[in-house]
Amino acid sequence: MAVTSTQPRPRGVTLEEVARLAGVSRATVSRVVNGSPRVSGEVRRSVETAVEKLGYVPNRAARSLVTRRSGSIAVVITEPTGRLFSDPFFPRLLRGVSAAMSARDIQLVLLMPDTLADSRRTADYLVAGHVDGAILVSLHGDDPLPGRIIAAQIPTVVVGRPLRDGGVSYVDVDNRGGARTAVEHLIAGGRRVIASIGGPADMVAARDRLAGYRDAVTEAGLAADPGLEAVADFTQDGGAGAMEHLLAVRPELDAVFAASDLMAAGAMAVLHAAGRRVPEDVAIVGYDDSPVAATARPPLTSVRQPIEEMGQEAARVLLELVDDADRAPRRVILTTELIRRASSAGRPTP
Amino acid sequence: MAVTSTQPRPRGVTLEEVARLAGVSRATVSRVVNGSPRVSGEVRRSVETAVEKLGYVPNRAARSLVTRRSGSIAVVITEPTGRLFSDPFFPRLLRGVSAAMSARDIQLVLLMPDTLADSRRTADYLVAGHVDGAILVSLHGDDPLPGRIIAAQIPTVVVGRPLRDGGVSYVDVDNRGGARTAVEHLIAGGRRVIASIGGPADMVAARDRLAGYRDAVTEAGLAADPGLEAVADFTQDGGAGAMEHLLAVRPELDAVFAASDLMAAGAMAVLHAAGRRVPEDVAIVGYDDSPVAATARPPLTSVRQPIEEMGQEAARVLLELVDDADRAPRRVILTTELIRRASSAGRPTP
DNA sequence: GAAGAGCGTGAGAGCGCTCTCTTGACAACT
DNA sequence: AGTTGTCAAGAGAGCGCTCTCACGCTCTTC
Repeated sequence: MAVTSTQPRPRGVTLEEVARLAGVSRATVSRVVNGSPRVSGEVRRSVETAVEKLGYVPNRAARSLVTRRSGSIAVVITEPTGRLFSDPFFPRLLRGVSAAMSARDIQLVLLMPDTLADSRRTADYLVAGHVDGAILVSLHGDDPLPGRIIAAQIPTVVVGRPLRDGGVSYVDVDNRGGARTAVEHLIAGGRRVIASIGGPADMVAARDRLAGYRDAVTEAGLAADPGLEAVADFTQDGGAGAMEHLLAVRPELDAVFAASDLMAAGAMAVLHAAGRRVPEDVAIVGYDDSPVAATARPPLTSVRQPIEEMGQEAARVLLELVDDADRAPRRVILTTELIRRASSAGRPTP
Repeated sequence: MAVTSTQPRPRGVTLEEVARLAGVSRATVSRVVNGSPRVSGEVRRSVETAVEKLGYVPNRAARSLVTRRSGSIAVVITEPTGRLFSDPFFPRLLRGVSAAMSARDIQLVLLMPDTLADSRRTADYLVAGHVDGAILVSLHGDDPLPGRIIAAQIPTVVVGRPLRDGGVSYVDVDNRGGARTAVEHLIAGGRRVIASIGGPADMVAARDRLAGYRDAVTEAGLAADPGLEAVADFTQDGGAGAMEHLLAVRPELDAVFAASDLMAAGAMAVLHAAGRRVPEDVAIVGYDDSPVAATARPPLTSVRQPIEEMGQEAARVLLELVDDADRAPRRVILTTELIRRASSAGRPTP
């Protein structure tokens, strides 16, 4: 809480000094700096010259104090471990957010609550209004944070569809459609017994991907079979375990749709060990198009998500909300792309 | 530049109100909030009660205005693309930084300059003193940013050893030692013709790893051979190209030290295509211990870096600098760990 | 017992900015 | 000529906080 202050800080150039040099009042300099139209061209130029000459930069704290705006938004990443360290989702997302905000000269405050105490602090920080808005990256559906922040009237955008749509704006990718396309691709390749390795049921993305899998299976007139639906935790080991289980209960399977590349990689290792060839005997498709997909042997067909775009879109929507708090919640769904590689090559029809 | 303000912002509880409720002056409340020892126990308690009751949270802008401290530090990531998206380096690093700072209630402002204009803006932002300090993640040695910021007296810590040690504090991993250990491990496994696939020469980490490779080779009394030293760009394709080249010029090689896992993966694919078995014919070691290493077939021996720790250390050093600007630059080198997997299994001595 | 030291508390200035209100100049009406 | 409107520019208050200084009290010390 305490801000330890020991060293004196250099003081910058103030409006006052610029005003003196330009021979105008503080208010006029402020108008010029903030782009008000109510300044004559002549005065504007002389102020601009003075600003340039003195290297004036507005003091954000002073400005914030009166405008009640911080000029910053928070990105809150509440991922215990998992995906945070497995694929470059977060850097890409942050890059997207950053790109969308730099044009508006708004800063990105990154919050990565780790412990429970952190989590409380994060919520307090946001609710205290230290930022103008927040982007919550909430991959688990049951996150209580959004509720608290929305209740505190802080403009908020969630990345990833929330479990319950509590009137909050969100940006998500079309997980269901992406999964469906992937499975349709397997079907088009002549596969008929297609298993799914899904993610944890508390994650909305996992549910949506499973739903997409079912869509495609049902629509193709194949038998929906719970025995073909395994669940794991998005990790490689989890994928391997799920694959072993699937081979035991449905040895006749000829394709696997895995809801993450890592799980696909684990599954491929098990298939390999079991003497099943990929893609000849079993085709496989992953999800995320992470570096692992390109590196795998054979290279893994995977569903690519427009991650940077998601970040940009989230930032855009948030800035709209910040500018106009009464705006209705927005829902943005971005489409995915299937990246075809060798792991899902179709087999010659027998 | 302009901060568009349209909506009125809610105003929070102020010191004044707390003071009134507690029956003391503003100054006393300030002292309590900031943990000054010069307050009697009785008054302190009554102020704390009032703070609690009103849910008072200090206004950071007002505080900053007078203390000339922002209560935030910047993390600047200037990576055009490459590593940003290939392994989870940045999320881990950020997590480390975040963990070290949350205890001090200091915010992390993330800057990811993309375009050249961004880059200028970033420098301006830092130089303007909007943050109390900066952590620069500078993987390329020739980054001009540190110089400008140091010159502006902004406390700075660089992650990754800078090309020229201009008296700046930095935190790095022992790349040279890590590489050396990896190559020693290959030698201990009976390998005698060991190639290196290095990274771009403008990256200090790449140079250091190459130096470590040479250390081990020389010390073992093996012939130093420039023909065994290929250079690539840390990517998979680059690694593949380098491997093809190496096989062409030194077909007798029996081991490869790659300065990244991605390059190792590319190299492994080429070895496989060329009919060389890993590890029987050619042993291989990567670097980074990224997800790709565990996923590879065979799993890749790799050098693991303490990335979170690096972030924490960088934050710690920076906070020291912020608290005491006269402190001498610090250099922190963290050690690496060799993670042994199947790709480098030793061969039975003939 | 007077002088000084020590300590808890309050008064008040002021950090740098924005923004409302006012002024004054000039043009355009009646 | 008098009124009104328009618009550039200035004056001044005040955002919420910290911090210096002054004050008054109690406790030592010779």
